[in-house]
Amino acid sequence: MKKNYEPKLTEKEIYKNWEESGFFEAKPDKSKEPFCIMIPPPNVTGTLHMGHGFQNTLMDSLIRHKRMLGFDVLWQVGVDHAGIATQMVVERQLEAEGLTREEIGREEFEKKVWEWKESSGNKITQQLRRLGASVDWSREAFTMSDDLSLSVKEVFIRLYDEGLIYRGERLVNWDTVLGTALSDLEVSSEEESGFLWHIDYKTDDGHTLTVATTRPETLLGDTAVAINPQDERYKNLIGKNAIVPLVNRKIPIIGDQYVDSEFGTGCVKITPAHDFNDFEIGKRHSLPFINILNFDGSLNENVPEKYQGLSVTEARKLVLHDLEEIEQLKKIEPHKVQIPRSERSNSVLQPLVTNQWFVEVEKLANEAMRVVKNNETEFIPKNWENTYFSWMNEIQDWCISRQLWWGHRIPAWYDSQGNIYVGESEEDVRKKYNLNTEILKQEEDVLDTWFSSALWTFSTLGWPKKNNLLSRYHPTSVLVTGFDIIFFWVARMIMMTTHFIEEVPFKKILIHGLIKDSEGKKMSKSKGNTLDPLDIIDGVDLNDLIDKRTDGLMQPKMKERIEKQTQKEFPEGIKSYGTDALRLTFCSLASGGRDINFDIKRVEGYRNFCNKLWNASRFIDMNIENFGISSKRSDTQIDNWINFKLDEATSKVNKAFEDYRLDLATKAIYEFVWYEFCDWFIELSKINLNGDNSNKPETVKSMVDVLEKTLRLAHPIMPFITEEIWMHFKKHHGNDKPSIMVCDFPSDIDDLPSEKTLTIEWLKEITTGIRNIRGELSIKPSTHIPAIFKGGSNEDRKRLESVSIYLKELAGLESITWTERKHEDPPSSIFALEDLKILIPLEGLIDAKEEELRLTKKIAKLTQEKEMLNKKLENKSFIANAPEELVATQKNRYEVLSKELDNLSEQMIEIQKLI
RNA sequence: GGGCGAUUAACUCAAUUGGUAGAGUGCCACCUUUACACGGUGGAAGUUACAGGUUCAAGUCCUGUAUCGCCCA
Repeated sequence: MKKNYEPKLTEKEIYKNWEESGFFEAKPDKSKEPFCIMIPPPNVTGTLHMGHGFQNTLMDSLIRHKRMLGFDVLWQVGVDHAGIATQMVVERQLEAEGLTREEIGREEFEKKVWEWKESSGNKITQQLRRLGASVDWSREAFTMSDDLSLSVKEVFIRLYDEGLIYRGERLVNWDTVLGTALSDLEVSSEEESGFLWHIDYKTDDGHTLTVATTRPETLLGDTAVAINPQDERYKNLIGKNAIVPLVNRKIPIIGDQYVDSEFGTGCVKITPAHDFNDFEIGKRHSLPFINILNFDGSLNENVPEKYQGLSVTEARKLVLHDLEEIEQLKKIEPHKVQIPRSERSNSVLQPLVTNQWFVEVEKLANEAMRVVKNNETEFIPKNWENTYFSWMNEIQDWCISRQLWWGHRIPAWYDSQGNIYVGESEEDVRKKYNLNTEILKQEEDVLDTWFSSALWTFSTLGWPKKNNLLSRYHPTSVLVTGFDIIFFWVARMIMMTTHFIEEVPFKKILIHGLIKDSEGKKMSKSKGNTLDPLDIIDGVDLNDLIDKRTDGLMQPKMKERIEKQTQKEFPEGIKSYGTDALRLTFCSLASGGRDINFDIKRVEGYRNFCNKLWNASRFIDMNIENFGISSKRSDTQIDNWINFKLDEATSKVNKAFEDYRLDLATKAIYEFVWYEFCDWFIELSKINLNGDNSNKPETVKSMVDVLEKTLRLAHPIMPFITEEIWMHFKKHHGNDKPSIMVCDFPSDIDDLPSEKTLTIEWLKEITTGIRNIRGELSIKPSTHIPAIFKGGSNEDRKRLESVSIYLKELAGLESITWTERKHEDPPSSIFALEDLKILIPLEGLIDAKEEELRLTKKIAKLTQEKEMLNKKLENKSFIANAPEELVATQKNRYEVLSKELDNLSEQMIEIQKLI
């Protein structure tokens, strides 16, 4: 074995073996309990980011744990066709060839997308492999595949036939660059600097009203001015008319509660066709809707000729200029505005009234709320339910149509009169509606990508085909996802699944935090603070990292800042830490918090941990070579103790997995491996191997056995290193499974510690006590010292007898002697364990003054604790109210402390005599 | 403006139903001991944001304040 663990050499190979051996594949087996996780499908265009890394590490750990526990496991994998994102990628490619999608036509375009998907679409699925994700690749799903398309069609048609899908004219977020409606998810509103323009509107009876607006160009589409009916200033104007400047349209002045009298001037212009609030007001007051925009964002024929064809920005300039000219622009003040931008094109979105398809969600939402209320599906942590309910209570009908070419084309046909027919195909529609000679034209629009992902849990299992796996794996066990998509994805899955399958899609919803950078800032390309999980696994040098972070920036001026910031954060780039170190870090952060500040230093700590495990194994390996290995299992007190500790760790890990607290699981593994296995077990075994006893092969055997079990315990979280070591020791540990990942998880027999176990724990305590003295009194490690034991019980004597050879080595002792109570002690440094005293004679070693200082510190510390306990125990209310058990342990602790303090004080007097 | 969450060691995070505040990293001292310096042994470091309250007992429960973050309008 190499001196240091080098994950780079083996991880890919190990994964390949697992995959080729079919270990990831689900093998439906009714004799086992099912456990199923559906992967949140990443975009087919996507690349792996830290969020994916985190999420998939959690899922993989859960899956591997359950698989080893003997469950019938399915981790369903797949990707999402990502309508807009994918269409944009392929359009950009066409652009490079000097083509547009319109030029090559819809059919040809779709073909190109499929070609792209085959050649370079699934980058992210390759990256998932690097994480060690044990997903069932043989069942890999794609939202645009034939099977899933079948589900999509079926759902659409049934919802339409039930009257839950309708087509209507509504205000939607319109991306003028991409030429499509967007879902709310694809909108990101951010505060930007803008202005509040105060504009005078004349009333028809000669008064003037001043309205304040952040989008002056929309006045061309105004159909009312609104004020709050309680507003004394304007109350009497309700019912009169105002004149829209520049267009000279007469519009009513209306009263509406929506208007905030405090904001701006208290008068609001109403543009129902281009603002969501105004749209509602327009409906309430039956106002006309004047659409002033074309689909490309230019102004249309509904505005005066001089503005027609201008972009919104140009029109705004001209409108303001013209208002100034007629002296109706009264005031301009700087103002922070929420600008809704398209996450895809980054363009400012325009609310636009268009014909779109909608799902009527009220009924679906009610059922989706009911199942959560009834705990049929449960959020973890529980309080996410609040978020879910508050969103669900305000739910709006869902706009599902997109004006794109890449996606599920809506299965609806129009006749020449515009009547709608919905069915599987044109042929089917003709039959269904008895249309013979009618000329039918299919709807051009496609469905929102989220429509197909809402069916994810059952479409991937084969619905609506008959021979599906629903009865085996549905409802799935747990959904692992971020809180940012509770509404857009989780809620929609619950709605669709309860409606069509009549059961919940998943029993548990594990909501994890979002990964931020080490300063708590959201990772984003534009901030240049992203990290690529693969760069942490494989390492990256500084220049490559800077190039990656500054490539394709939208604001080139950020480049310099990002460069500096990156240089500061990673002066030497990022070292190669390996997948397991990254996974351990992710798991250690999975404590249920909302924000996770990712600090590379934590990865380094866990890389060191991997190296520690590696080297402990290497030590064992070397001893197999030196001494051989027995086939007999040994049963010494050390074996007894370490197996107890291992069982204890296993219980903790199992409990942590049950509670979805992978941070606690990681902690239990880390502590066992480092603080018990390496610090004590290996060190104790070393003593056996260094001496001249004959049982060395048994000691080696014992080490190999414990190691093998430990590897299985750690495997779900750190799969690669455990597999590599396990395989290395395969011919010695006797477990004949083909891979650690298909082994049984260690069992956790819950038992009380035996006397053998307690003896080793006692040994550890004495050792630490003596080392403590050595450390504080600066006794060189090479100096062997005598130790005198005094007082104590028969048990102490028995224990010492059985472990004295170990104690000698571990504490660097030259000799150990017992003295009687009455015996006069030499001047010594002392360590007390209840009424057992361990004396280290000062002679030639220790300065009495230093010992006095040490004792003073120790006594002060213990006295403080004793006083606190004393206060408690003297408090009658405490005795009366606290649980008996607690009172007992505190009393006991008090006794122990008293004895120790007595011993220490006695010693203090002796020492002071010497000064 | 409404809702949710956070504030614990220098930094990144833990702390089961209230019961002596713990890790990793960093820091200090000593140690190149034949698994590991990606290491060993020992050590220092906290008024749990602040102010009240409930309780025998509060990091934990309640009220208020401050700062930060997210979602919605």
